[in-house]
Amino acid sequence: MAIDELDGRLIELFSAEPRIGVLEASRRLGVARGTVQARLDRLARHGVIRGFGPQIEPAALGYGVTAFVTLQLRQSRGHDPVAERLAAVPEVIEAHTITGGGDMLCRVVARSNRDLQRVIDVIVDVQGVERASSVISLANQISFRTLPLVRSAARTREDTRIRGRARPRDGDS
Amino acid sequence: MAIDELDGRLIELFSAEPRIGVLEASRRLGVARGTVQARLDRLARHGVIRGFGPQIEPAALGYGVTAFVTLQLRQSRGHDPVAERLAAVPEVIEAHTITGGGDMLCRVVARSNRDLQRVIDVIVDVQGVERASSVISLANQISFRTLPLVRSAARTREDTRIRGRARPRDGDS
DNA sequence: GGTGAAAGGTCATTAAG
DNA sequence: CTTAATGACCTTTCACC
Repeated sequence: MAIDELDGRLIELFSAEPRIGVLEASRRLGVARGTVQARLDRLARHGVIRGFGPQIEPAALGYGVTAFVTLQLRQSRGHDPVAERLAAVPEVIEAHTITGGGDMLCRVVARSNRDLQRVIDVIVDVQGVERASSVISLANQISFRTLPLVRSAARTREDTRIRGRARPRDGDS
Repeated sequence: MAIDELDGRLIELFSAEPRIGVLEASRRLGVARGTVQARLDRLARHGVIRGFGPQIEPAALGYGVTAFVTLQLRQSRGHDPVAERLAAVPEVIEAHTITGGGDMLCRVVARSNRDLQRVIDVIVDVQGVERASSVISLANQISFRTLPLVRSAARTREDTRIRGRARPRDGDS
């Protein structure tokens, strides 16, 4: 979905001050309240805004260790049943199937390095998992962010308006 | 920070229905209004709840391709200046320094596989980056989640209360 | 627990693509 | 003709006392 500069400012504003409310936001942005409401609805409807749920920090809960675990699976089974079993492990907070030598990449957290060993043992014990190799995150240099992306998407859109023509469209290669 | 079962239910409730409000939450949980407010304040103060900002979905913005890029850096320089330059690339939405063969692991998004090539080129051009190897996410089997962790943390805490003694504490190994 | 203030939902009207 | 923006009305909820 394409977003314009107003959408971008709206997202930035609500990111900076989530408790601001629609009315105050409309004042700050200099548009009608209904406009803000309509924009928010549209962004939510198109899935750009997934929700306003509380963002939980695992480290603050005691899970200070983050690791990325690459799994090799047994060929016999598909990815899905493995993912289903991994989903039963609370410490596995993200999982992707990937290209390359590995079959899956998981983000896991643990209370300590020793605890990480336990978590990895649990993962390796999952049916269909052949072996696991993990790297530990030493520092989170850039923590998950989407605002630069939003700005970029909004600016691109603005460019097309200013320049009067669309940028060359990327198609999947 | 340790959380109890009420904290857990509170977080789950606000995750499911963020716009619920303090008053309604107190009704649902069967506690006083002030209690909910105090709990929320405490969770926010301790950093467990980072905020209530909108959660943006890059894919909905047109960034449908996700990749994990492992970087080897030139030994001469530290990680920080590289991270700083990577931060200037909007498509780099996360970066960690890591153990193992690589020096850094980045999560990047792109509009297409062709666009990913462009992003990787930009990353490789960053001063201090020796080489980059990337794996593409084919499917997001488990998308970033923290609720199981919250439940686990709350349950553990509840266990200690029920069983009357603390679990053996994990110290970093 | 009551009260003032403000939020959100909805609508008709108007403007623009 | 479809989509979006605006201002107004009304009901509900919140935070403060």
